[in-house]
Amino acid sequence: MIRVLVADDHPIVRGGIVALLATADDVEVIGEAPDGLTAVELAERLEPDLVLLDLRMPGLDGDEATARILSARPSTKVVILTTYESDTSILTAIEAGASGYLLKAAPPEEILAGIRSVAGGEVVLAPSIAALLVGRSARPTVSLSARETEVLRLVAQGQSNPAIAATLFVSEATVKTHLLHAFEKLGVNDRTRAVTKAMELGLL
Amino acid sequence: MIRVLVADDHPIVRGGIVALLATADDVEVIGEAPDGLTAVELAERLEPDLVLLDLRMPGLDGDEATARILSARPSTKVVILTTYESDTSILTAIEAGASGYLLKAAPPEEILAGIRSVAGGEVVLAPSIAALLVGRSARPTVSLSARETEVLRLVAQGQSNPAIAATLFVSEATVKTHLLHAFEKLGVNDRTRAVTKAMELGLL
DNA sequence: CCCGCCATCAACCGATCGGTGGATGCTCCC
DNA sequence: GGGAGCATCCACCGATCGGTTGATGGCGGG
Repeated sequence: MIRVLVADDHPIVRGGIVALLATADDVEVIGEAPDGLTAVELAERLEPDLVLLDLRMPGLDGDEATARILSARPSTKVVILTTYESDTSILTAIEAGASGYLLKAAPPEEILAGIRSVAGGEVVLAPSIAALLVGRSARPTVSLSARETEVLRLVAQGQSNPAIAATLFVSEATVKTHLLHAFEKLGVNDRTRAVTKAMELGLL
Repeated sequence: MIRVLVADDHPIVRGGIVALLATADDVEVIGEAPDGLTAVELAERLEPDLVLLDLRMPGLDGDEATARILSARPSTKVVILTTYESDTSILTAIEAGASGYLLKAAPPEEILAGIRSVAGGEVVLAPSIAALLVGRSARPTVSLSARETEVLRLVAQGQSNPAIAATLFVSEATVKTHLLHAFEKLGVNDRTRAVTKAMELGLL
């Protein structure tokens, strides 16, 4: 019997998950949490075999909740159940130690199969998420310095280089240098594309 | 007895909705649709009193499905059940004639009450959506022409005015004119802010 | 100590951008 | 017919941008 804790902030979705799990003889729902904090508390108190976690919840996101649950109970498995999210969130959840990543859009049998595999010790990725990670790992990780990010944020607000220099109490040459460094890191040639690229990468 | 058709592309969410409606004595689920097209077909065939529609579905969105359902069956009520979406989508659904707008995050009793009110002839808005519409109506509506949008899209990709002119087979002066018109409509002074503002407004 | 990263700064130059003040022509609607 | 919106186009000019080629100093880690 796999003892499962379900955490999702939408009552309808929780109800749907619970109804699905109720159809499985080898799965027992031992608790429901409407947010990340409650999920962590219930995981510590009820000691589930597996926590089914939404990635985006109020107060404490799924990736942070994952880290806390695994810190408190290393033997509990965490499965992220997600609407297709950007790869930044998924990467963070991986780093936090989740063992499964399933899409809410998946057929019910696939979700149940995923839960059973994870409870049996495997790591399970929905195919589209696996593809996302494969594509992602072929790309070098991009990160901007704090100052580069700050300058780009002001660029996104429509400020000119002289205005940004005044805002940050530095010279225009400094602003330009930060921008050029950001362009290099992002592989772009102009401020506008730098902003849109940084947004795509979740850096802004 | 309120005869309801449920349309949502996520099996889990559909299951949750169906489970919730099963708890109500006066509501009967007469069908389920995984996408907008099927929802339209089933609405015509099964003749529900009320269709519960997700706003974002593959193939045919909720607003388009709403328009088609109401065109085929004007007496059927449409309730949009949505994760908090940008106001553009909600406005489109209003224009299509939906009678209710409820959030998936709402407590189950609130969703059932909303369904009963709509079935009784009322228009029902979740409070946060009502607030959104009130705030929205105080703002002038911004819209860009097709050409303005197209030019902005290319700007967002990092193209210069001369490059955009070559891409669109027009002169650079034409590109600049479109950009200046877009700046006026968006209330901005530079291309970068025009792009980020258009994205915020859901125009890009 | 050396290296890498970060923050800061300069001057010069060509390309691009934004603004200005026009213009024509087409379509749709009152 | 007239007005509004849209698409297209022009020349000129000052401001800004992006690139180049440097430079200094601080901090942390091997």
